[in-house]
Amino acid sequence: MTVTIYDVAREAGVSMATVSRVVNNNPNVKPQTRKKVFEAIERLGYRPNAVARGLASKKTTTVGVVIPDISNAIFAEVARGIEDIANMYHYNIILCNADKKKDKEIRVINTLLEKQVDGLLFMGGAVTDEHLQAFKTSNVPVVLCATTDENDSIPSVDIDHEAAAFDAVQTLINQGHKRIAMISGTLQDPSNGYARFQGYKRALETAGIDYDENLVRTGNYRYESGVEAMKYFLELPELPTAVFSATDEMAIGAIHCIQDSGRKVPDDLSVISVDNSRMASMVRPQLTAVAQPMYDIGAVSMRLLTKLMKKETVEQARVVLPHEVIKRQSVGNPK
Amino acid sequence: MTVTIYDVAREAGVSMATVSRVVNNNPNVKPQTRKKVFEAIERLGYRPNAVARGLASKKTTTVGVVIPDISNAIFAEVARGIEDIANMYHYNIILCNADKKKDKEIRVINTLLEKQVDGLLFMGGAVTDEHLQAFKTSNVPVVLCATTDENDSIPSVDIDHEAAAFDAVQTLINQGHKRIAMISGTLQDPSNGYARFQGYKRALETAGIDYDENLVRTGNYRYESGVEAMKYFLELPELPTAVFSATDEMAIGAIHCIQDSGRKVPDDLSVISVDNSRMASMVRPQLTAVAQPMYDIGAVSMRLLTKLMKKETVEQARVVLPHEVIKRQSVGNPK
DNA sequence: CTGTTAGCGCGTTCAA
DNA sequence: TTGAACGCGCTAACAG
Repeated sequence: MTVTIYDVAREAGVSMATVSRVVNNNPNVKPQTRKKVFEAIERLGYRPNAVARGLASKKTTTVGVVIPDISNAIFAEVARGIEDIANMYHYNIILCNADKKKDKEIRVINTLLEKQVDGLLFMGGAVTDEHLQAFKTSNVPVVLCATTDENDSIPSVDIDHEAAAFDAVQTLINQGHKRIAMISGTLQDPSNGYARFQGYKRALETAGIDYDENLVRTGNYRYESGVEAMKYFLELPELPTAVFSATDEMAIGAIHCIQDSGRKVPDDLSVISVDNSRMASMVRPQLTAVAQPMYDIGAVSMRLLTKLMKKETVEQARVVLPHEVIKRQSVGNPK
Repeated sequence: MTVTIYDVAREAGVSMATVSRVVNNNPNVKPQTRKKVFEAIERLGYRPNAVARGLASKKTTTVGVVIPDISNAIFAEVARGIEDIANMYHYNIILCNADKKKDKEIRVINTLLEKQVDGLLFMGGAVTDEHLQAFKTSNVPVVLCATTDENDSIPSVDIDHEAAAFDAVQTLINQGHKRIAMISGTLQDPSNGYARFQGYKRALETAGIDYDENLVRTGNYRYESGVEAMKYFLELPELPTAVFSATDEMAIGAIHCIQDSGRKVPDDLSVISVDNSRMASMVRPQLTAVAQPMYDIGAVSMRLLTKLMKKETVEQARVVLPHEVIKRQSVGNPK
C-alpha cells in the first residue's frame, strides 16, 4: 500500500542506503545514480516517512509552541512571527493553547516532549519551578517568548514591560497630566500585569505624584473590562484627566465609555496603552500606544531557538526588544 | 541517557510488552503488576516516545491544519475551535500558514502528509485539482474548513456565504434602502469573495433593483481598503444610502471614512457586513453584521475529522452552519 | 495475565 | 561511490 524506501531501491536497482543518500542530499552519489533514484521516486510517488526518519535520526524538525490563546490578536501575531521563521528553517510547529493555566501548561509541555519536538517555545504566565522541572526532564532547548522568568535561567525574548509602561505614563505626564488612572491586568501576570503596574507607579513617583489606589482598577484585558473600569473612574468625585491602560482592547473600551458619557477624547480625557495592535488605528480617535513588536518577538525567539537547536553558540540568551511610543490622537493636554 | 520502555521493564522485572500494556491502558494486566510498572516509570522518569509509537502503530495522534493566516482574527478564532476539540480528543495540531497561495498550500499539505498526520483540516482559497490530487496521494481523511469545494467531493464545514450576503443586503432593503454599495473581496476567493458578491447581486435582483457596477469596489479584507472603497463611493455624483461590506474590518474602515467626511452612521449612511468578529461591538456605532460562527466552524470540522479518523460513519459529510444577522447600531433608514 | 518475537521505515556505521 | 546490516523505541500478534 504505502511505498517505502525499500520499494524505491528495488525500482531503481540500488540499495536503500543509496536512496536514503539522495533523499538526504548526501553528495556521495554518482549523478547518474541520483537520477535513476529520482526517477524511481517519481514513478512510485514515494513520500519519505518523517516519523520513521525521526525515530532513526532522533530529529523531528518540529518545535512545540505553547501559547496562552491563539484567538487573542496579540498572541496570534506572535504565532505568525514564529511560524514564518520556523518555516524558513524548515521546521513545523505544534501549537497548544494553555490559557496561562499552570496545570494545562505543564501537561502540554509533557505531551510536546513525548512527541520528541526538537525545541520548545513557551509563551505563558508565570514560570514556576514546576515549569523549570518539566523543561529539565528533556534535553531540548527552550526559549521563553513574551514571557519572563524571575530567575532568568532560560533564554527569552520579550520587551521590557516595566519600561514600556513607564514610558506610556511618562508621555502623559509630559503632556501635563497629574491625575492619571490605570486599568491594569491582574498582578499575578508577571509581564502584562505586574510589570506594567510597576512601571506606572515608578513614573508617578519619578514625577513626584502621589499614588492613589482609587485610580487603579484591574481588568481581564478585554474590551468590556475596560468599559467597566472607566465607568468606575467616571463616578469618582474627582475625575482623572488621563488613563493608562495595560492593553489596547481595554483602552478602546475606556474610550468608548468616555464617549458614551458625552465626553471627548482627548479633549476631556486622554487615553494611552501598551500593545499597539492593529486595532489601535482602527478606532476614532486613533489610539496613542506604546508599540510592542509582537511579530518580531515571535520571529526572534524562533530564530534564537533554531540556533540553540543547532547547538550554535548564542551571544545573548536574553533578548529585550525595543518598544516605542506611537503618538496618535488619544492623548492631549489636561483640561 | 534516555530511558526506554526496556529500562522500565527491567526495573519492574517484567517484559516490555507488559509495560506497553500499562502505558496503553490495556486492561489485561494484574493490578499488582500494573502498580509495579507505574512505580518503575515514576522512579525512572520514563516518558513514552511518541515517534516510536507512531512508527509502530501507524498513528500519530496529530492532525495537520493548513490555515490562510493565523494573525487574522477570523481564522485565529477558527483555529481555537479546532484546537479545543482536538485537545478534547487527545490530538495535537501542526499549524501551517499558507496565505491562500496555491503553491504554498500544496507544499504544506505534502510535508504534513510526510509527517504522517492522522488527518488534515484544510482552510484555504480555491480547492483545485492539484489539491485534490495531493489529498488523494495519502489515505488520511481531509475536511475542508470554512472553505468550499466546487465539486464538493470532500467533507466540509462552512456557512452558506451566498445566503449570508443575501441576508445582509436584504436587511438593508427591508429598511428601505435602494442604492446599496458593496465593498467586496476578490472574486477569485470562492467563499469570502465570489459567493458574497453573488448574494449581493441576488438580493438586489430579488428586490428589483438594478445592479450598478459603480457601486462595487473590491478590497483586500483590511481596514484600509474599506476606507479607500468608501472614499470612492463618497465621491460618486449620487451617493449610496447604504453599504454592504464583505468583512467587518472593511466595514469599520468604511464607517470611519464616513465619519471623517462629517457624515453620520447610520443617519446619513448605513453599514452592514458579514463576519461579526469581536471587533463588531468594539466600534461606535456598533456594527450590524451577519454572524459567522467561526469558533464553531473550527470545532465542528475537527469533530467531523475525529469521526472520519475513527472510521465512524458520518451522516452528513457536508455541514452548513447557520448564520444570523446581529442587529446593532450601524443600520438605519435611508435619509 | 504475561513474555517472545517481528516488524514499522529509515539513518548510519562499516566494509567493500 | 555503493551496499549490508544493525538499531531507533515501540506495538502487535502469537504463544504460553
